[in-house]
Amino acid sequence: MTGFDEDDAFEGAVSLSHQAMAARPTPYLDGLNPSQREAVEALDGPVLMLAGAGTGKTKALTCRIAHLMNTNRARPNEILSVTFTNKAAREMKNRIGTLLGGAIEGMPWLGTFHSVCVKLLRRHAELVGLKSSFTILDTDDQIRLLKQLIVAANMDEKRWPARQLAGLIDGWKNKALTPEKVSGGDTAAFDNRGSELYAQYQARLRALNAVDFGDLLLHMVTIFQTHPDVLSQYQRWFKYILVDEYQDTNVAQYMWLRLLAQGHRNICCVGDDDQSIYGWRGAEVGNILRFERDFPGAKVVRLEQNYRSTEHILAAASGLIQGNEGRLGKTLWTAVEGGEKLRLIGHWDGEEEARWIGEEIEALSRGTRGMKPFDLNAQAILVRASHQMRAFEDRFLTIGMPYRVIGGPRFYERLEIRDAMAYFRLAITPEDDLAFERVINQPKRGLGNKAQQNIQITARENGVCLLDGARILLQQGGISGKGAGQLRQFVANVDRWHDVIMDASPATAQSPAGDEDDLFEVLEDAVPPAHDHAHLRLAEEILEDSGYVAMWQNDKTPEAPGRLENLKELIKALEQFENLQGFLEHVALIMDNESKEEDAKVTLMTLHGAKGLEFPVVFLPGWEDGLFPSQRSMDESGLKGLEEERRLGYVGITRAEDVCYVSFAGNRRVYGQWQSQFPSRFIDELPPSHVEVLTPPGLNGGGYGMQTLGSQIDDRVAKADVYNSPGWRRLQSRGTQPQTPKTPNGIKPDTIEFDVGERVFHKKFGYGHVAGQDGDKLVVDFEKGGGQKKLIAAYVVAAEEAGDVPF
DNA sequence: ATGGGGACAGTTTTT
DNA sequence: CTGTCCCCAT
Repeated sequence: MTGFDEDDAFEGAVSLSHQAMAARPTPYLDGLNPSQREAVEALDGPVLMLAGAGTGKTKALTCRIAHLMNTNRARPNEILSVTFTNKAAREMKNRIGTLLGGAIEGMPWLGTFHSVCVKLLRRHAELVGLKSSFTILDTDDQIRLLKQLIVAANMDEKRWPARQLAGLIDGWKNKALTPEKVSGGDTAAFDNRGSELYAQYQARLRALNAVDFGDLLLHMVTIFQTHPDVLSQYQRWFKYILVDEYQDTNVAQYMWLRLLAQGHRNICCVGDDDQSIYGWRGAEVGNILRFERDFPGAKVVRLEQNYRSTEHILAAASGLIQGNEGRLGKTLWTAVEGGEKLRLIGHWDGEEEARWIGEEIEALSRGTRGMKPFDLNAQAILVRASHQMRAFEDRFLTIGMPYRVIGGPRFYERLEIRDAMAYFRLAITPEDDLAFERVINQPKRGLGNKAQQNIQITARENGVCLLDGARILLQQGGISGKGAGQLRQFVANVDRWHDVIMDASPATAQSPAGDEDDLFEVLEDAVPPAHDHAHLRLAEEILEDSGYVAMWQNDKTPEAPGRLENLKELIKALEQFENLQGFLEHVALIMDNESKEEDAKVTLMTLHGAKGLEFPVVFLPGWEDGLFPSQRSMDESGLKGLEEERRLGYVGITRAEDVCYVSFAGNRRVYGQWQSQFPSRFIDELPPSHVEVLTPPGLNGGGYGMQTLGSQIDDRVAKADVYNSPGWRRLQSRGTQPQTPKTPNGIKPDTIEFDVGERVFHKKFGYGHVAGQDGDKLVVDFEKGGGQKKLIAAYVVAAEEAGDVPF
């Protein structure tokens, strides 16, 4: 049924083993520092490699794998090595190849958790009621499915949005909870119907022969737990297990690993508790903190020598992260002395911050800052939230500074690409109802809600898929004139495409193909597939015949040309695959869009996106309480959230090789509303001796808003005691530039409390009346332009005192 | 069936 | 201030 014969596969692997067997010299060990070497040479038994940022983690990991093979402990296909991202997996493959002189072709079990699980699940799908040809749904499909269930359950989809349910279900799956196992407070979730809907969703997925991302792991854990024979087979097969970014594993991944490692305990987990920043999507720092308890007798190796950043940058990062409790503890050091201190600067508002950074980037690239020039590719701006990017994009567009945004919507997530792929899915599997729904009226075929509902009903009554439902409905004449012709055409098209695919590859159309056949490729010595590009022509035909291309050609909106361009890209991407199904499988798991490094551009990305990367120059803007650390994180997860934010700051700073700038603004527009901001509490935690306070050019005496702000805030906070202490105090005391008077502009530090309705004055917004209070902010109705704004009270003066405030 | 407008919400993101 | 989603009028 599955088309896989495991025994053959594994025997084949045994017979293929020779070339990796001969022991070789170990030149790769020479390039390692003592702790790296220790981590590489401790091959047997549990090992925890605590690898700080920039300490050569990948080097150690890949050397370890090379060493395992070189010492004949395992063949390439007996090593299970998991990463989180495809990028990381790719990099490891490349580096192992380099280490061993390209001698090893396949490491079939080196991949992401998800891709390894797909491979496994395809072989054992029937154990969880699936066929081996199951499809992998993405978030969009997931939401659509859930919405249907919510509506079917007679729930108000406004009050109970599918997104929220999706989040809940993902959360459960991350914790390896099947619907029956959901318990405790979770039972009350989603109007007490969460687990019920979860069960329905799982049933629906099974009926569709589909899984979502979470299922890939959950199903494998279930299989391992309920089929000891299957588990022990893999426990024996995978002689060594390596895990990258262990701090990011969730409960399901953790269980999966433990189950597999239980036998021989040859597991090496690499990670850095200080870089755990994915708690919000289920990662459990606890996994790494608990490692020694889980695997008694584990060897713990710390990689602490950093090869990336200057002393000052490392010290600043270390100072910050020391504010966290419950760390495993690690201190980064570098053999290289000197370097630039971390630079700290405040600005009046977000726009000014963007302007200043733009100018600084230019200056650095021209080498006019007393350092070697840093070209634009060497510089990055790392933000907490993607909306912060906007100010920079606006600014860079006006000054014509080339920039690149990393982490926007990825290629395969774009509407037109997803539509096109739904067409492909339908051509391959006409029973794919979700694909059918997606494209049935795309382009418009006069088949609106009513018609689609009729198709649904007919399909359900006859127990067939939507395409067949449509067929029946047409026979019955259940569709009116205009739509009928179009629908007939649509059905005929899908049939024709499907026939082409079946004719081309009757075998692969039933069993999965492509990426996950790595194992067989290894075994069969990787016969390169014949590329006759028939699927390219088919793909083009599908997009043309369906009228999809025409739809965008006729579209006059500005984004239409780009979308057509993307469709062309899509066809081009197909070239690297043998057939459409191989491509879809790849896309379902890969979803990344490696754009080639063309011209020099400044990089703009989120802190999360920057993990694992490094740049000579890094700008960290928006260090303001509420933005960073994010208010939401703190509200939702309290101290845990704050600590994760702090780790995020640590990740940010440690991205920098030579120069790191931290900045904040006193005022920022949030959702169209101006708000005053406190400097981030993290600023206060930066060790002063490694920080240089900059005076922004063009602002007298070191920052208009800042100095004013400083003295005011300090006072206010002591009273309000909302936040422990903003960084300004230290910033000010360590500042080297001339200081402005403590109470400039005649504003008295103690004018903080106002009555509702009182007339007040603000330097930027003018006169207004106090409307109330929101948390620690004052809500003021301003008289001229702008209406209500939330402000820190210290910025506001009673109107009668404002008489002599100079502007 | 479709598109315009009003209501509403609004981190971080991989697979 | 955006962008998204849904409802309602055409």
